[in-house]
Amino acid sequence: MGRPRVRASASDVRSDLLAAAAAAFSARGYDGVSLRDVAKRAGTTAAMVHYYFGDKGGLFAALLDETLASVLERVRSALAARSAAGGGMGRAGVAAEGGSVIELFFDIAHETLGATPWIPRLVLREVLSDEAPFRERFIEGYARPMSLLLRGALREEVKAGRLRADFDVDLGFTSLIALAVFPFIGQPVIERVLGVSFDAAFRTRLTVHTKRLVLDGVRA
Amino acid sequence: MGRPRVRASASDVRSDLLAAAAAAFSARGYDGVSLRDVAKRAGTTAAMVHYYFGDKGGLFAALLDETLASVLERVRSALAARSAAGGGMGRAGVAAEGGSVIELFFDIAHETLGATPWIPRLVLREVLSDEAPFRERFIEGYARPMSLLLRGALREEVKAGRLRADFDVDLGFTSLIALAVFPFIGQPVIERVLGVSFDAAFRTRLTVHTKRLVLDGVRA
DNA sequence: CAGTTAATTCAACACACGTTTAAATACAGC
DNA sequence: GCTGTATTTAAACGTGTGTTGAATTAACTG
Repeated sequence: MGRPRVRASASDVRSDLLAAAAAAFSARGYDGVSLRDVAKRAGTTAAMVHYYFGDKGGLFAALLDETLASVLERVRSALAARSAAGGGMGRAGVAAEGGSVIELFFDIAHETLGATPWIPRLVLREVLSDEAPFRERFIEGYARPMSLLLRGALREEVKAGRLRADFDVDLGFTSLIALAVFPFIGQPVIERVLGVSFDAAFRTRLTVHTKRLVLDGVRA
Repeated sequence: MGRPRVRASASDVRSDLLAAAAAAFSARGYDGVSLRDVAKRAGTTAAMVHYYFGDKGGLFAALLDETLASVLERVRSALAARSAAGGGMGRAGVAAEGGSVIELFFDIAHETLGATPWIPRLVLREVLSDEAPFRERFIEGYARPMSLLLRGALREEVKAGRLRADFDVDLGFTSLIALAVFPFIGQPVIERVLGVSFDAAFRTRLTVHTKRLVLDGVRA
């Protein structure tokens, strides 16, 4: 009983709890997860959740903050780097300097989602419910900044003549998010229905298909 | 106590429970809803859920079955009607006889989703969790038949030369579902971030934008 | 080495939930 | 009008949950 000897591994309890929470929440949802369960998988007890995060909601909020902040920062810096390089695709539409904003977006999105495919599942489950206590946090801290970033970049592409002049930027932003995120949300069903598995090869195929669809459409 | 006098309205308890369950489950998720709550909104008691549906899972399964079966049937009959009419868009790509398969799909999807926007939210919450007891039912009874229907129709469009020969039908199916469904899943966030409301006018704008995006892409 | 703080354990509490049960009552058939 | 069945009520049960508190010990400070 009491405080045990220092941990053998170089992991601290707080991080272990966050990692276990990510796995549990994304798999079974906020309500479906018990703190005793999270704690057991993190090799500790439920009381430690309250010690480090105050309560169950605090644990979830901390998890949301840490993951989303890193994703946002990544998009922001990629866009800034591209803009600084004066990039954009050439007149012929061939990718240069990292490709168009749209290609860059799908590259980053699919790479991130391939590494942490539980993020959108978690968000959709817990942020889109009515009376969701995390919705405000998600919108102001993540969705709005992300939309401003991307819509701004898209508008510039239209102005520069690289996208159709009548392209609806706001709805286009929605469509891009949909195309990037939805396959990972529906992954368990898609794998079964299409008879595929979300390995690296499939994700590459998905990226290629999606870019082409958005850029050129499906017409013969 | 005991059985009360006959109901004033012409509504039966079973339907009232299903309606209340649809509202509650889509708003707060399976775990977030208590049977006492559903029952109260249906003007009855939790015990009636067990009387009519066996248990909580039975109520949810009944709800899923009734709604998804009707959606599937609708798509099936629309596709059959179009095929019987020998339809498809003309050589110039202008919609005729109800438009191309893709246009038809978005028309039906957006119309259905406009009327019952809670369906995808419910499905994504409860079918995509791990260990979800409803996943099998959803995949075999709905997702697979729907995918066979749509992928078959898309393949015919490719063969008929109305879609690009190198169009990836399987991933294209995924993309179509994503574009149709995602805006309604994300509705509460999208409304806030874009400053719009999902009224009829917006849904029309969404349909037009989405069709155009898929058919022609975004390139200038 | 003494004293203080940080970290952790275990046990318990209070509450809400799904579910069950027994009783009560309306309705249909005769 | 009596009887049997379908429907509904209220109350109770058991379980699992988030949370709290007291006790315990490791690590740090001087």
